[in-house]
Order: sequence, then C-alpha cells, then structure tokens
Amino acid sequence: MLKHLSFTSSNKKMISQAEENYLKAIYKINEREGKSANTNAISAAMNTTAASVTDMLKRLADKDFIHYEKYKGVTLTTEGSRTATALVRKHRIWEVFLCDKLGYSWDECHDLAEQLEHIQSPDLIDRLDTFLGKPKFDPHGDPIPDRDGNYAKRQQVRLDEMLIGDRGVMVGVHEHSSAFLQHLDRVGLVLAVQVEVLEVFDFDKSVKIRLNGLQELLISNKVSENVFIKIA
Amino acid sequence: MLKHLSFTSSNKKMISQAEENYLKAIYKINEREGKSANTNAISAAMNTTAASVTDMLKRLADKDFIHYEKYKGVTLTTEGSRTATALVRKHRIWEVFLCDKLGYSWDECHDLAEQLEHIQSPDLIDRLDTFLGKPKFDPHGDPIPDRDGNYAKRQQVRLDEMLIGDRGVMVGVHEHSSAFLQHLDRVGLVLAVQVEVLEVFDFDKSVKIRLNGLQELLISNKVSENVFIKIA
DNA sequence: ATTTTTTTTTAGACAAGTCTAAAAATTGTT
DNA sequence: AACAATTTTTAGACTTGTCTAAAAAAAAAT
Ligand SMILES: [Mn+2]
Ligand SMILES: [Mn+2]
Ligand SMILES: [Mn+2]
Ligand SMILES: [Mn+2]
Repeated sequence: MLKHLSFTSSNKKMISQAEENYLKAIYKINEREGKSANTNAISAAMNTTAASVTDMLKRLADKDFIHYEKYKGVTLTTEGSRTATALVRKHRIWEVFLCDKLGYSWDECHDLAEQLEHIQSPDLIDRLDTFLGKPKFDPHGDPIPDRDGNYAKRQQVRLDEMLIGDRGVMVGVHEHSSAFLQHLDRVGLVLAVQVEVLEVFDFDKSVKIRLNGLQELLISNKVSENVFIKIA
Repeated sequence: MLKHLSFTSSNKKMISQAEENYLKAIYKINEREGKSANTNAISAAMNTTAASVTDMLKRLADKDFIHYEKYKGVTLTTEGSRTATALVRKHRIWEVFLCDKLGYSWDECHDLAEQLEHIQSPDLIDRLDTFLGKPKFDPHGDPIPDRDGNYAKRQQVRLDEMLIGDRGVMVGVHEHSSAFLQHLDRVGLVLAVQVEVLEVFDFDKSVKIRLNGLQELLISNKVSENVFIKIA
C-alpha cells in the first residue's frame, strides 16, 4: 500500500493521511496551549499510544515537518505549519459545502470533513472556495485561512465573561462535540443570534440572557464558557 | 495505520481503498470481457505485479467479496458486485459535481473522482445526487447506477459501425484518456452533438461526418471506434 | 506426447503504522 | 539528595500492501 505516497516526478514531498492528521493535532495543541506539544497530549488527541506517537514524530522530523528533540515535545517547522494550516482550510471549506449545499447541520459536518480534508488536488479547494462565495467562517464560526494561511482573528469574549447589560452577537463555539451543538440548537443559541446578559448568578455562575430581544433563557456555566460572543 | 479499518460496533465489513480499487478493476474486467478476470489482467489494470494481485485475491476471497479458485480467475460475489457498483456510482456522481459545479472539463474530472469515490458515508452521495438533480449520466456519457445498483443500458453503436446517411447523437466514449477527450474537444465531437455520416473511406476506414447539420469533419478510425452514437 | 512459453502462485523481503511490555529519562515529593 | 511518580522512548511484534525472484501449473506449439 501507499505506493502513491512515494515521490512523484515533482520534488514535492508526499504526505500520508496519518501524517497530515498528526500535523493537525500538533498544530491545534500548539495553538491551544501556546507551547510545544508533548507526546501524551498528541496520543490523547490522536487516540493512539505514546509509543506510536514517538514513531511518528521521528518520521515527521525526518521529513522536516516538526522540530523534535527527545523528551522535549514538538513544534511545527514552517513547512509543517503551512501543511497544517492548509489542512484546516480544506476542512473548514468542506464543512461549509456540506452545510450550505447539502443540508448537513453543524453537528454532522465535522466527521465527513475529516475525510474530505485529505483529498489531494492543486486547485480543487480553491474552486470549491469560489463556488461557495469565498466564505470567511465555517459553520462553527471558525475562521477559514486563505491560500496563504492568513485569517482574520476576531475579537470575541466567552459568554461567561460578559457582564449584566452587555450585548453582542454569537460568533463561535469552543467545544465542538455533537452533543453540545445539538443542545445549542435546542435552546436557540446559534450563530448570529443576538445576546443580551440580563442576570448573572454567582451561586452556580449561570446567566440569564435574552435572545434576539425576545425570549429569555437561563444557561449553565458549562454552556456559557463554551460560547463566543462578539460584543456590540 | 488503518486502525479505522477494523470492525466498528456494527457488523458491516470494513473495506480499504486498495480493496475497493481491486473490486472496481475486477468489476470492469468482468463487464468488458464478459468472463472471469485473470491475475495478469488485474495487475495490468491496477499497475501492480501479479504477485501482489494474488495476495489481494486471497484477502478479498477471505472477506467473501470474490469467488476465487487458484489459477481459475475471479468473479465478484453478490456483495462484491454491490460494493463495486456503489463505487462506480460514487465515482460518476462526483464527476458530475466536479464538471457541473466546479467547472472541471471531462478530461480533468476523472483523477479527482478516483479519490472522492472512497469517501465513506451512509448518505453523502445520495445528498450530492439530489443536489445535482439526480443525473442519469456522467460527463463522459456513462450511466450512473441508482442506490440499488440499477442503471439504464442505452442502445448505442460505435461511430465506425454507422453507414452512409445514418444520423444520431453522440452519447458516450469508449476510450477515457485525457489526450483522447481533449482531441474530441478540439474537433468538436462532444456529447449531445448531432452526427450524420456523409462518406466512409474503405482505404483507412476514416469517415466524413457532419456535426449539428453544419461543419463537415473527417475523422480517423482510431477516433470513430471510440465514440458512441445513439441512432436517431 | 513432449517441449516450450505463458500465467500464476509461493517464498521472502520491505515500509508504514499500529500495538504491548519494558527500560530510560524527566519531574515531583519528601 | 534520594525516592517515587510520571512521561517518553525503545524493543519487539503484527497487519496491510507492496515488491523481486523462483517454483509450479496451465496453455500453446511442436
Ligand atoms: Mn470540524
Ligand atoms: Mn468547523
Ligand atoms: Mn472516471
Ligand atoms: Mn466518467
């Protein structure tokens, strides 16, 4: 297998789906933690053993995708970072396609995008991007990097950080699980909805909010700390 | 690798991309030759060695996708046939998407569809089918099987079998190479064009035809024997 | 009916990606 | 500083999918 992963006539490095997935995991850990990714964190993210991760880190270092020193954790090289960002771009554009064109909901599109992001093509994703109207954000509100890997960083706060009287618009989620997204659907806390904080209860950190100037809603801290709001 | 190919909680057999590709190759050989596919034919179609094919045939037989007896060639089981047809369905629907929605030409779409056909999803392809308006034929004129694997067999003749005065509409191609399809584009022999046979030259079996009642065109036998016409 | 040629299978090897169990290094705690 | 706990790496094994070289079987030719 993987015959197609050897070098082609061009000198562009071939990369397997497994390698791509590890790079993406490292990228996300680096972003989230703000520091180098250690072996256990990667194995947790990839659902593999630490031993498997060590094997893979050697391969990725050989191919110059990561900076790796034994026992020191890893960061991405420029090339590794470029590859990971391209993967995130593909993932999010496919998610837009699935939701906008095929009617999938925001809690369904992720798993399919995990497969589609590995399609190799010099320009498929750019054509798809054009077809979709060059969206800037995916169905979860996450920004879509452009071809150069740049994306707008939105200024946003977590709903649990808002004070009484604050107003804003929901622009994203931290947690991405199906269960959480379905719950948000059920209570009406979806992207682009207007949010105004009416009360904050110190006891359990729950908050009473008003949606679109209409219905009032009490939400738990577990929800509010996973919802991003752009303050008006 | 291939951790995701082990059994999931359901009892549905997991199948790798390599296995799918072999099944498709066997299916096409069975169809084209009208008999069991032998090892060399499969290795030629798959660009692998005969030894690799033998290895794979054992695996596919173990999984009950093919009927295999040493030295006797192989045919698909009901399950193998169902899988191969589903793959062809996915391939052709993706080709329609690439050409109709993303602007790829009929000589570009095949390679990308070779990747996209392996996306695993219970209903993605049906949603895509609906999104595209449930097309009956792909960009090469090949019929698209429905979910049950059935497709309309069109009654058609090769252009080189037509007689002087015969008229019809171009509905397909036998050869699918990029070079051939690009040539057809250049001379104007594309799907749905009207064709009338004006002269047949015995010497080299070339034919003079009229396209859409307008321009006349002389085409070689190498072209005419690869073009399918539905007689008016 | 032999002999020759072609096809197919076997034998043995390899890379990718995974695992478990054990060893080594690092970090935390008394 | 020494001991204990945690993290990471190594060692060895397994599966999938591929290869080359050699053996075996089938088909074709004499
Ligand atoms: Mn996602
Ligand atoms: Mn997303
Ligand atoms: Mn095709
Ligand atoms: Mn086609």
